Amino acid sequence: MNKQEIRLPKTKVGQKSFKKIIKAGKTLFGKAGYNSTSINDIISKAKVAAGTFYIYFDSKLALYLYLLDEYRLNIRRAANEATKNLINRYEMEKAGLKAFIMYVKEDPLAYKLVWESLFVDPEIFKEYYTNFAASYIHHLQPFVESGEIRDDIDLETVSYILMGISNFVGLQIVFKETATEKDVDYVVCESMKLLNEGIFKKPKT
Amino acid sequence: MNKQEIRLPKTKVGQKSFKKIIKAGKTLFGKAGYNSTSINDIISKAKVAAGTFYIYFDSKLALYLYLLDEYRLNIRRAANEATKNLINRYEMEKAGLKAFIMYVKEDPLAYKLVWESLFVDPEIFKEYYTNFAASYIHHLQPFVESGEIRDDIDLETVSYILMGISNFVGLQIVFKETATEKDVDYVVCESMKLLNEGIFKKPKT
DNA sequence: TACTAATATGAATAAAACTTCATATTTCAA
DNA sequence: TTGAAATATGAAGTTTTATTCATATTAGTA
Repeated sequence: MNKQEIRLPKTKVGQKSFKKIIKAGKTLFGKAGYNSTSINDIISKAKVAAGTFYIYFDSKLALYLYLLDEYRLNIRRAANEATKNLINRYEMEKAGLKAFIMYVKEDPLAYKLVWESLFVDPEIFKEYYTNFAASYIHHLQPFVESGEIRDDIDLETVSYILMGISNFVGLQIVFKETATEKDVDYVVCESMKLLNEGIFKKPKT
Repeated sequence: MNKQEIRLPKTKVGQKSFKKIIKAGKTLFGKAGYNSTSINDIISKAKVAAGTFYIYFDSKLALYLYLLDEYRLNIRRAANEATKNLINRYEMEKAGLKAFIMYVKEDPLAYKLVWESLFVDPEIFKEYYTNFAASYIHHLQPFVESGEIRDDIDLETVSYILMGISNFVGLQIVFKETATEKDVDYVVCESMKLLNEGIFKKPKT
C-alpha cells in the first residue's frame, strides 16, 4: 500500500505551486471525477512538472484525500455558521438545510467528492456517514428531552432521513442549472412542511 | 468517442461466455467499482480470452451500461411487484420503501451501479433521477386529487425527498452487515411515522 | 555574500490497460 | 454431411499512466 501523505510547502514559491495543483485538482476532479483524472492531466493543467507534484503529494489519492478533508470542513463550517444563533430545532434544521444546499449549489464538487469516496475507498464513505449520523443523533437528543422533537421515533433513522433529504433536495437544485437562492428557499420551505406534518392529510379532529 | 454497443450471442456456447462475462462484471464492479476494474480483471475472472470480450461488448463502458439497465429494471420491478395490489398511498409508500431497501440489502451492487453513474457519465445519472422524479410525481398526483396527500406541498420536492429517504435509510441498513428483515421493517416503520406526522411535536389542540 | 534547504524540471523507466487480428475451433441449418 | 456463420484464443501492438531521479534553479537566512 503506497502512502498518502502530503508535504506542505515552506516558501512562497512552494505555496504557489501547491495552490496551482490544488486548483487544478478541484477543477478536474469536479469535471471528470477522480478516476478519470490522471496525474498528467493535473500537472499539465496546473503547469508544473511531474516531479513538482510528487514534492507535495505522494500520489493522486493523497491529493484527493486532502481535498475531501477540506470540503468536509467547509460543509460543517457552513452548517455551524448558519445555525449558531438559533435556539429551536425547527429553525436550526431549516437554516442547516438551506446552508447545505446553497453550499453544494455554489460548489457541486463538494458533493461529488464525498459521494465519490464510495468508489475511491468505501471505508471512507461509510465512516463519513456513520460519523455524521452519530453527530446528528447527539445534536437531536436534547430536543427530544426539551419536548420539541417527538420521543416516539428512532433518532438514528431520523438522522439518515435528514441526510437523505439534504442530499436529494440538493440534487434537485443542482440539476437545475438556473436555480436561484429563491428556488432554494422554496424547496427548503416545502421540505420543512414535510418535517412538520408529514405528507398525508390528517382526518379532521 | 468509442461506441458502447453490445452484441448478444446467437448460440448456446456464446450465451455461456456472455453470462460468464456478465457475472464477472457484476462481482468485480460490485467489489472494486467500475473504474478500478480493468477488462483484464474481468476476462481473467470470467475465464475467457480478451478477444471473446470484444465479440460481445464494444468496451468496458458497454458492459457497465448493460448492467446498469438490468439493475434499473430490477429495482423498478421490485417496487411495482410490492405495490401492485395496494390501493392507498400510505401502504404503497411503505411497501415500496421496504422493497427498495430489501433489494439493495440483498444486492448492494444495484446501489453502487446507479450512484457510480455520476462518475461514469453525469448525464446518465441526472437523467435517471429526473426521470424517476417525474414518474414519482405522476404517481403521486392522483392521491392529491383523491385527498390522501396534502395539496399544499410541492410534489417535485416531495419526490426528491422520498428518493432521498429510500437511498439513505437504505444506506443505514447496508452499513450494518448483520441487518435482518426485521431491522428493515423497523426503519421503514420509523420512516413512515415521519411521513405521517413529521418529526416535531404538535402543540396540543 | 555565501551557503543550505527548498523547489523545479522533464526525460526516462516501468507498469498497467485497452484493443486488434490472424488463426483455430465449434455450431447448426440446409 | 457440409460449409458458412459464430465463437474462441492469446500474443502483440498501442496507448495511457504513474513514478523516479539526476540536474538546475531559487529562496531565505546567518
